[in-house]
Amino acid sequence: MQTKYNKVKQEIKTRILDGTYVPNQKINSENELMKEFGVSRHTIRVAVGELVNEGWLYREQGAGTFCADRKTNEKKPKTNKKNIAIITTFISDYIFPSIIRGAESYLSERGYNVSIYSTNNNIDSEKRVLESILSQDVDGVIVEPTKSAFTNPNINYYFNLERMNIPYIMINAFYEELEPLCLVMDDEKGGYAQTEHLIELGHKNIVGFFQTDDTQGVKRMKGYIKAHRKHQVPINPNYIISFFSEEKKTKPHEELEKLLSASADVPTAIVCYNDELAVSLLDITRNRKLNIPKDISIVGYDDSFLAEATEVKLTTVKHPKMEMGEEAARMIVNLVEENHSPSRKASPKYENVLYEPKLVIRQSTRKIEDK
Amino acid sequence: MQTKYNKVKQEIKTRILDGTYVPNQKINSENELMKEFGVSRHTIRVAVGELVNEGWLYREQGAGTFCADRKTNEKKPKTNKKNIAIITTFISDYIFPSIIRGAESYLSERGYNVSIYSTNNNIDSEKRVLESILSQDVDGVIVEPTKSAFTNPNINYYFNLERMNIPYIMINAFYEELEPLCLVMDDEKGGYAQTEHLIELGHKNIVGFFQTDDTQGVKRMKGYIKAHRKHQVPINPNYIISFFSEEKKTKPHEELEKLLSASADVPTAIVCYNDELAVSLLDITRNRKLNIPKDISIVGYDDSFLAEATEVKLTTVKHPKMEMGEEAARMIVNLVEENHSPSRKASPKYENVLYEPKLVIRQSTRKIEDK
DNA sequence: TCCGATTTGTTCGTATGTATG
DNA sequence: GCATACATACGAACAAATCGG
Repeated sequence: MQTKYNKVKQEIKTRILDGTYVPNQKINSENELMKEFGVSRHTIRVAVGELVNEGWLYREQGAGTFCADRKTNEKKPKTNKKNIAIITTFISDYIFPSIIRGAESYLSERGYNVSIYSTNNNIDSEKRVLESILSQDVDGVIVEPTKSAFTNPNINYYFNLERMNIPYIMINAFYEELEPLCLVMDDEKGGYAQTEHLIELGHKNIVGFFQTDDTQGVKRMKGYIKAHRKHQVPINPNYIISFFSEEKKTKPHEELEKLLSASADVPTAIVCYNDELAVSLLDITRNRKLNIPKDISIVGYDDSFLAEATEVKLTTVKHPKMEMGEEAARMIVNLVEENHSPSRKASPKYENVLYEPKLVIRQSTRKIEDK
Repeated sequence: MQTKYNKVKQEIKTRILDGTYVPNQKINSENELMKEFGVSRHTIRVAVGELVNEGWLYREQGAGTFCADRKTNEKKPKTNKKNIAIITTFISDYIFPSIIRGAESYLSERGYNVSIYSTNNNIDSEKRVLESILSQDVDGVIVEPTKSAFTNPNINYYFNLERMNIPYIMINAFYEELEPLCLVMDDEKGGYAQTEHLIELGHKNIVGFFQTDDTQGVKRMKGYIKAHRKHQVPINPNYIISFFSEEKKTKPHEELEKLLSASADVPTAIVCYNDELAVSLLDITRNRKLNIPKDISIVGYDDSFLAEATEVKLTTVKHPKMEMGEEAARMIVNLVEENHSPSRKASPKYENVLYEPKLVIRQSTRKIEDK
């Protein structure tokens, strides 16, 4: 206890304990302490450094050294390793792995830990996942909302995240009620682009298949309708097929079969909710010996590797999978770090990111044959 | 991470984690480290100081600095939540998401936390990931080995896992040197099945494409050769094409183009390392107006959704993706819980799981046409 | 038991970089 | 743009503890 730095340390600690320095108050600068104790700056730094390590103080470059608030610090975990949770709907979907990949590479490079949870687009699972996250020490959450088109009964869990000061951002879709920070595509414009492309190629009988338990599908459908209105193409109500994720392997196929068997008004083009659906509908057209794009044009969505896997390279809408994952990671890291620096300055407003859909034209669409 | 002291710190930490410094061993003196890193003593002291603070090292004046023994230090019954880390090669591959999904659903139901890491089949990334895992409190690890066909320079990290009593199991492949618990397919038998099927259909000129930086590929190639021997079909050495993961998008395609352009001995069948490759090679046969399976038969591996995405439904080998993930999860949970229960009964020997490959015959293979 | 070499601990001085207000 | 405050880095000196001979 005879060393100079130890004396300085003791004195500063005393000031914290006797209330001279109250929580979050700026203490004397290193320069002032130097003069006050008549020691070198290095000595001050050693003393302050130990106090910082022990959790009594915190430093901010350019601003000063501050007295820590030890009350809230009580549950302090030992490692400073941060955890980010990613909540997905389907891990094995083709677009989510890419999103995760983008996020994981950014996060792990910065020493973050990535935990994943999947809800299977099921509300109960989402609840379980959110409870689990709330009871651990997660520092930030990236979430793709489950059944985003519906009112979410788990909304309180998200409010709880806010109350616990855990930042979260939503990707692909978001719950309207929450108005959260989010990164989404302009799905309406995407659906519009899909449809307009077909209309411009002369198609008038365009079936649209949309998964409407997620907002993505609802918005794409809106875009589909809008494109028809804009170009004054009448919409046949039978041509709008909506389905839920549970039905995605059956309903669209049955409906398409029906439409293709119809005696009149047979569709000449198909707008699909995504590439996965487009590719699986191709089986039906193949069975019927229909040539794509000669007999029927088809447009996918997401520009996944499925779009190029088949003999018919799909015209589709580009989804910024990896970029979205990385951008989400970047954003959550900023939020977490700003959150962790105890200076509560006016937080810079982060902005939602809206990705512009871009139509990728390949060989699955073509000008309609004149009769 | 750009600062000098941080580099020094990182390097020292690496030496602790990779076993260069074992617990209680004296590490290099400050003087030696100065020379070694070409930095001042101050810098060394800052780096070592932080590691001491984090519990990796301890110093003794006059004696030296020593590697701390962390496993005895493991007296933290803080959270009852357990963490499982899954290390993958490529998150966005088509089989890994399914494996993760299987594991995630089992683990999260049992209150486990799932963290994922991806190495991109790159040794340096694997090292980074393992260091990160060793620095946290992970309770169990499921790992798909990186570059499993080669001697792994990160092997010491796995020994360190053992020393720290963290169970790990390997899936899809394993490092021979470690003899770990593992869940793998019988890839040799799989390659054998692919090839034998073609031979039985009368094919004699069978090209094989194998990714040989992972054991899976090496073993499948073995099976390919074995099938030829068994049926006394001579092997044309030019017909065995091996490639590394970095080349997977180019080399096989170039080689196939060459073979198909040859004047004589044109192959009549193709054995592929996996469905992804098979599907992408289909582009080449399509461009050459070759009919599958009339002109060429092709066999994939994994029975992924790609196998059914194209116009040619692939004959392929079934990979128990989800089951493997779930089984791995079940196994690691057992190991972790047995580990944590204080009763140290003779641990029941867990057994490796060897999945039998099953050929799924679809439309991409057919009996060779007689001339 | 003491010595001297080694190793960590403390302290000072100085310089430059970078973030903040 | 500028002053202030902390961050990183180099060099030097002496103190205190350890250890082998």
